[in-house]
Amino acid sequence: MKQHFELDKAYNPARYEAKIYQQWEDSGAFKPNPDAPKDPYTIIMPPPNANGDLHLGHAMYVVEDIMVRYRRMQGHKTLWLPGADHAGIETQVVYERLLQKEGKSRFDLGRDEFYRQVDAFTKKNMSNMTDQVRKLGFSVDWSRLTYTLDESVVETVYETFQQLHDKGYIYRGNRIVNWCPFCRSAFADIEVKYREQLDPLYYIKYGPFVLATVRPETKFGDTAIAVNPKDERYKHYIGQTIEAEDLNGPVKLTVIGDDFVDPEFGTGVVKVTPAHDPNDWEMGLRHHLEVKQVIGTDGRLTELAGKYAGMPVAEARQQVAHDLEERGLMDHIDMSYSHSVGYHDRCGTLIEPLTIEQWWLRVDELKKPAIAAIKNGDIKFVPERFTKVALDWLENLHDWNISRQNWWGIRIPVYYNLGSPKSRKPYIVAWNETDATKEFGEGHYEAETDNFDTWFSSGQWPYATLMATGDFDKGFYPTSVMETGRDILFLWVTRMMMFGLFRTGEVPFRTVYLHGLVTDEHGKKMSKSKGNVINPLDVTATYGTDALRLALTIGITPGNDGRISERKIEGYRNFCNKLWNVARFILGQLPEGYSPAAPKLHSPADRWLMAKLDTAICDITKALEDYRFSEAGQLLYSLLWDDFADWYIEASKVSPNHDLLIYGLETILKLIHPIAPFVSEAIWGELPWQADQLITTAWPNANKSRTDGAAFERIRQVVLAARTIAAEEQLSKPTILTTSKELFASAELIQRLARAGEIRLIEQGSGLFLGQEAWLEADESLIQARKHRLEALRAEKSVYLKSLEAKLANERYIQGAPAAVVQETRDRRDETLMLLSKVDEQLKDL
RNA sequence: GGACAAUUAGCUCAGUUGGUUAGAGCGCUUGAUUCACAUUCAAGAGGCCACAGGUUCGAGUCCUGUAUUGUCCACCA
Repeated sequence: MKQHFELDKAYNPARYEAKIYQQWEDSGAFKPNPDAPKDPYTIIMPPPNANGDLHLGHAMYVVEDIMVRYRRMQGHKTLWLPGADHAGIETQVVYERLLQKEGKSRFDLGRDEFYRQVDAFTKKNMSNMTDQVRKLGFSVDWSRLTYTLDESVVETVYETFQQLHDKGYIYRGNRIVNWCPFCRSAFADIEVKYREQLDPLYYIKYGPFVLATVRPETKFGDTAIAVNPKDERYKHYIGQTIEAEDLNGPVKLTVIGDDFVDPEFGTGVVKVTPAHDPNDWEMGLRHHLEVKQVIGTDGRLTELAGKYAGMPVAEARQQVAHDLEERGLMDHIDMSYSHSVGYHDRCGTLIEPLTIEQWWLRVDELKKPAIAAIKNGDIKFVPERFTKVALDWLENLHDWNISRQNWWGIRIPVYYNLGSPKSRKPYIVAWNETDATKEFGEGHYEAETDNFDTWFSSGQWPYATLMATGDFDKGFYPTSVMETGRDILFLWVTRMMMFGLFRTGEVPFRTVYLHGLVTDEHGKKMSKSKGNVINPLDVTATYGTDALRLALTIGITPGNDGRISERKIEGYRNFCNKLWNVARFILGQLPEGYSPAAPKLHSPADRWLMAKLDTAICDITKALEDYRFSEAGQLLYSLLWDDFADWYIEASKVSPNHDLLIYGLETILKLIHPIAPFVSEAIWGELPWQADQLITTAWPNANKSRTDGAAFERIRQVVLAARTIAAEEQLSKPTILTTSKELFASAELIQRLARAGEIRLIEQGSGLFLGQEAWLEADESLIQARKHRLEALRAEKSVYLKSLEAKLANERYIQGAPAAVVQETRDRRDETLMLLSKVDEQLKDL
């Protein structure tokens, strides 16, 4: 009597996923197990922004889940810590877009109300986000969920700022910065994205000169004219003050000589506007030029622009150009000038360079330990090539503007002196008003309104989180791996290195694994406007989470963009279903009350399977250790589908070995669990003798292959050859002949696998040769029909034989190549010779 | 301007330190099928591994150069 199992005909992810996730979470499996025998293993999940839905970029964190689940099964004290990011400017922009739809802006709400609303918005989104992370099956420890605005995190960030300030790494500076008129905030260079575009290049008359500019509207901020000191045409002007007619009346400008000026560009003369051009700013510093700000923080011209005051930049440019033309001050306009222009990467607004007082972080000392850690291998990159990229970036890093004028963020903990009777300090770093009052006295201070750059706080994430959860001192820091998108290597990863080393004296993580962009199947970036977006939550609902996870693992390599399509996901849905049905079949074979024992190996197929499993355990373990997740997935795919399902299970129908079937199934479930946790746990849950969850089951031991699968390999070759001929010649149940007692001993097996009619033991081979010592019984006409195949085979093998013989005749090959390789070549030559003789024998009779 | 990738079957991609006659999935062609699975099974076709040199007994793999595509950095008054 067979045991009765009730498994659906097809795997139904929706029926299991939520239930299983809940079961994992409730059981405490996600928490680091204090009794686990091996070292702590930590990954801090890059905190998703709490301002919208997860996308496929987040789903790529499946790589982290694979590492974490694998280490957990291996017996490490494993912690994967989840977080949520308030994502300063990005969230602010997202929320402003929502306001825009109601025809409002943040200025309508005011700073406090805006902050309150965005705070509520992120809190709401946070639960949305955490639900979605659960749907992806990520085994994070929710009890340690940390938000970037949690009090303890903010305190850590303040403490860091204080320490940096004490070290003299923090300073105020009035410099040219990248200003976004929409966000009304300054940004770091790295937050500016350049786009190539066509703009009119105006050749304007300036006293005795004609000079080229794309920005005539900034001319009211000009404080010099520059030429190249080697330029014969103009060098005699250097040092002179020229007078020029201009739109707001005559102006006087000094001519300076500076190597920056390219004599080949335009006319070789440049107007210098230190307030609104980074290069002009530098020239201004070199020549001590006056800085005249003619564009305000609202993106409109200031009073210094005279009658153009109040005009938005774009409008002013047209008006000025028009007026110059009218006044005869325009020489000509080049309409074919192409140059790159900076836009704010979050909101897409054109960046206006302007000067404004900001908080700066001195990086020359800060970056040194990070550079050293990369160079001496304390931090490794996967893929390796990013080592140099990160190093180059750090080595060329300039001081970092860490203040933002946005409304949503962590306020910089500074209070300014407003005429304090008791303190002469211009400002102090203090965490609250109490301290400010103590220093300056009641009412004599003012709080800084600038916020930190989001990356200043998130750059402290590894230790800020672990300090918040109390794990910092318990061996979970330094963390093991930082896995994140390649696109935030500079924004985030390098900053974490600098801060981590500064605050803790240790690297924040030992390995950086970077994934690329997930694109559509044609390599195009997914975007709503293109309509090619794959929403991870939609596809997990349709095909199951495991299918998506497999699709994001297999065929995607670290650091490179990965393409994904519904078709690909569908393929892995089929794979999950295959696994399901394998289990369904095996369980259906088991007798009532079955409980597994250590498998004994009876048949050639048994030994073959055991060898395959042993090899697979070794290879998959090695692949996971080496971060080759795609390869691990592929190995599993073919282990399950090709080896286990198509060969072993089919073979087992002739001589079932329940213990080995179960051993094989359980081994595969364990191996695949990190990548496809749901279906594997669902099946595991159907095994009545398994009381514990798969998620916390021990990883299989990797033994060197203990058995020899050669006997079954010979059977496979005969079967494959027979199938091919039968399929091509449309034979039904052909007869197979063999001179080998060993093969004949597996007659039933061969018959079944090859769909053969009869297997006969014979003295002398005849018919169509199948390899080994087997033939397919064939009459004259069948052999004749195969003649061209045989001839093609002979031709192919003859060429091959020649190449082998040439190799073996080469003295240098015999001496240079390893003995094993040479021996292999000899064996192959012998096999080929043998085969050729059989083929010749058959052809001779035709 | 600099750097880094990629270029392998119709499509999408693997290919770990150089070592079988280069693999997979999808697609295509042909056939099968009440007995776990049509989300299936079997078979087949399809590749000068971008190009040109070089190193080596041996190159998809290493080196040099070229081309194309992509990404990043710098920067263009």
